[in-house]
Amino acid sequence: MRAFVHPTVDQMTPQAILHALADPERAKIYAEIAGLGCIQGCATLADTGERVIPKSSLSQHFRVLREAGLIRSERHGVEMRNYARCAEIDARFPGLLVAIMRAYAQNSGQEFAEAVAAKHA
Amino acid sequence: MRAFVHPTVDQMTPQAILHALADPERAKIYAEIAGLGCIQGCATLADTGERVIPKSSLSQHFRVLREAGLIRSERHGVEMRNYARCAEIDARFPGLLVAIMRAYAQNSGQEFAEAVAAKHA
DNA sequence: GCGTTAGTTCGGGAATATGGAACTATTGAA
DNA sequence: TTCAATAGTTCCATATTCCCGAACTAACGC
Repeated sequence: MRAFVHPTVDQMTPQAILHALADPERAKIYAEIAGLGCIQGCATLADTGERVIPKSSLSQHFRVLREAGLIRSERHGVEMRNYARCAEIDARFPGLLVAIMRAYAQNSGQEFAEAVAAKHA
Repeated sequence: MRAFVHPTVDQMTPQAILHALADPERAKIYAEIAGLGCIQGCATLADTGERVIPKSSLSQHFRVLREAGLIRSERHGVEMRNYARCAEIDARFPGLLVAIMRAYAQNSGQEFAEAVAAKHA
């Protein structure tokens, strides 16, 4: 278990941020963290949804978010605390996070993604 | 060669848009299209950069952008015209594209998107 | 028809993502 | 201090996606 990697503000790239948030699962996780300011643990999230996300996948999702600079993870005893780095990101890329979160909030049904998927099948 | 798939405005998803623009190559292509309003052909782009992107890859990039709703492709005779659907996307997800393009512009001296960001402002 | 131009699709290897099983780190209790 | 429980990480095999050369297709002009 090596130490966590947290990029500095100027190491953040739009590329990594977009990639991290392009996954709705991760966007959801990030939204929850950003909403709460701090969220504890993977297991907490794992069972809140309808689908149970395996904890290894959760761990990966957290890593991607972390390495994109979206969250900061701290180990407190046996558990984990994740904080959204909104302010830092907003300082670097003003308006980006708000716009993305707004977009997700606005989007409800993803019928088209399914249609395309079916077409390519 | 089946007909192109173009999502309607309400079929667009943040997910697809973010995924499409998470690739800097595609972001660059989109920026150029958005900047010019219309760009002709894949080959045009292929040799403008330092690295020559193979046309099959270009074709895929265009498809991803198209199916995310970012561009509209029309075949005019033997060649192709691609238009940015900025207005439509901005109507659906206000501020999203500007924020993303700004972020890319801000990042590591990538001047390319600056003009575009300015244009959308 | 034939050749040329512009782009798409096919196919297979590379890269990335998913998730179960095993492992690690920390705490609390016996 | 040893053991069990909890919380996450890492390993690894499978699955999916991406990349790009080669083959194919569509639209011209001759």
